[in-house]
Amino acid sequence: MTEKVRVRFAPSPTGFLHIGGARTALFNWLFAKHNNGIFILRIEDTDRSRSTDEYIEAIIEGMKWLGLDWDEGPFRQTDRFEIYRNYADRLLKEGRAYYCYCSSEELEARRKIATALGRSPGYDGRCRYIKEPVPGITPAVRLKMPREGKTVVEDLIRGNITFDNAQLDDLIILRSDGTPTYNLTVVVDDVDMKITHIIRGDDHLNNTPKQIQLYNAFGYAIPKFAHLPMILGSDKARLSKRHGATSVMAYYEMGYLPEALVNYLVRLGWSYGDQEVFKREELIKYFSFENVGKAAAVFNPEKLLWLNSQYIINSSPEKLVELVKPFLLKEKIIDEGRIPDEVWLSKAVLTLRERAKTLVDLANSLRYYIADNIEYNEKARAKFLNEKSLPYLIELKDSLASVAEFSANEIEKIFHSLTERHGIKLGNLAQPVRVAMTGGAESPGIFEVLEIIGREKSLMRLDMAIKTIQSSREEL
RNA sequence: GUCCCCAUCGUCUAGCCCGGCCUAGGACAUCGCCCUUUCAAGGCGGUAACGCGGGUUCGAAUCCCGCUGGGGACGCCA
Repeated sequence: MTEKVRVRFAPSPTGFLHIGGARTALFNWLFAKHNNGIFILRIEDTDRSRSTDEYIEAIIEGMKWLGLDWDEGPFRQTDRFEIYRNYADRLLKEGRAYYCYCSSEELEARRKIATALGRSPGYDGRCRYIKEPVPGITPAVRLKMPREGKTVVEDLIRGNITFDNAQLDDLIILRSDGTPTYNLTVVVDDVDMKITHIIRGDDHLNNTPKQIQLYNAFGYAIPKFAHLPMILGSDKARLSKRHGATSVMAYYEMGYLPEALVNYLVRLGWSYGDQEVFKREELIKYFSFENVGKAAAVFNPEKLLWLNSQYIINSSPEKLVELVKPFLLKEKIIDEGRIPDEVWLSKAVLTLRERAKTLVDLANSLRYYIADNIEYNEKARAKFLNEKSLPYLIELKDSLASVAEFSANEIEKIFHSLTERHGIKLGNLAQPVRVAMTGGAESPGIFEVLEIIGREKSLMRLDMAIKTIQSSREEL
């Protein structure tokens, strides 16, 4: 029997959950689900000066929004300092680690000189041989790295990667203030939490041989590694703020569906034949490292937008109503106490569904259905609300006022009889009416629009359009 | 500087491991056409890629070497 798969996502709370982190979390989650394993959330907050509780909350919020639920945690490394110290002590006692009396300033200066001389900026290991304490200095603790031989990282995505031990410098595992550093905590926790597969960004590949040496120093079995390719911006540089939104929750704000983001992210570096759109169950079923690519991928917001529109089109109007509500409030299209009738809203949403790429789009398009008054787009007004259309609008208004049933079907009949009577194209009537109803020249089918707006409001808007044309005449 | 990784359309990718089925497939974007009351959606079609140079082989996008290009790491950050 193989052991149960246990993976973790281990962000440091020094910022919001960003696109790269989200994809790492997603691949961990997918791998866990695929193997019926355990997904652990661990907060790596050992750098107390940069970690905040707000960021922890933000990361959790992002994970929840994406639907990446974890089975254990969230654990915080700051709660576990005692454990790390014990492990470090053990290494010290066994002679596998030593005290380092070099100050940060000294080290910094030496690094600078080494770089300037074109030498490796790594630590030279000088304190390794000091046996007596240096008075007045509280030391840090360093791990003794092997000076010879090679370390091989067996990576599920990249295969075997060999590093020369000579280039691994003695890394600090305990700072002079006694707090543990990343390389120690990561190994201790992964051992302690029985992590079987470490799935993380490519940028950690170079840390891996050091961590393997730490596993060796402790005498623990080495887990499997899978290093994911990075996500880059359009200029092929590491994705950062200047490439636009990188925070996951910013995509919520912009009206993206979490399913769309997940779908987009998973296809960045992973593929399953020619399939582009996946249900969550399909992702779990098909996910495998065999289909994960090795090359870094450029984040392409346009494809994400397309996916989002696909997810919107395939959502039920009822679900869309729920999703769009917060945006109606945020965009000030409705007030807190005045939520429109849900059935009516669903009908309105249905007409807009294939036209909206985001929930923000949807909310804004809903505006002309919901608002009491509309504003004309100047170009559209000038083009369609004029002397030419005036008589038709007046005639239409009368017909609509008296039609028995104010339905798209009946309205269509009225339009057709009017256009036939005058020998005009449908567009000659539909476009002016569209402007009268929505303020602009684009909308869903005009008959549906009228039906949804309703008789009373439609007549009022028609009236307003007529008056607008007449008053502009008077100005001349 | 040293070390590590990577390399197919503008972008995400299939194909590469196990060479011939590849006149290199799909998707986004883009362009054109159709549908049409507008805008979308949808349908159809087009433009567009194996970084370069050497090998190996009857045959290379696929295997090997070099180069170039890109990314990453070298912290008392994670």
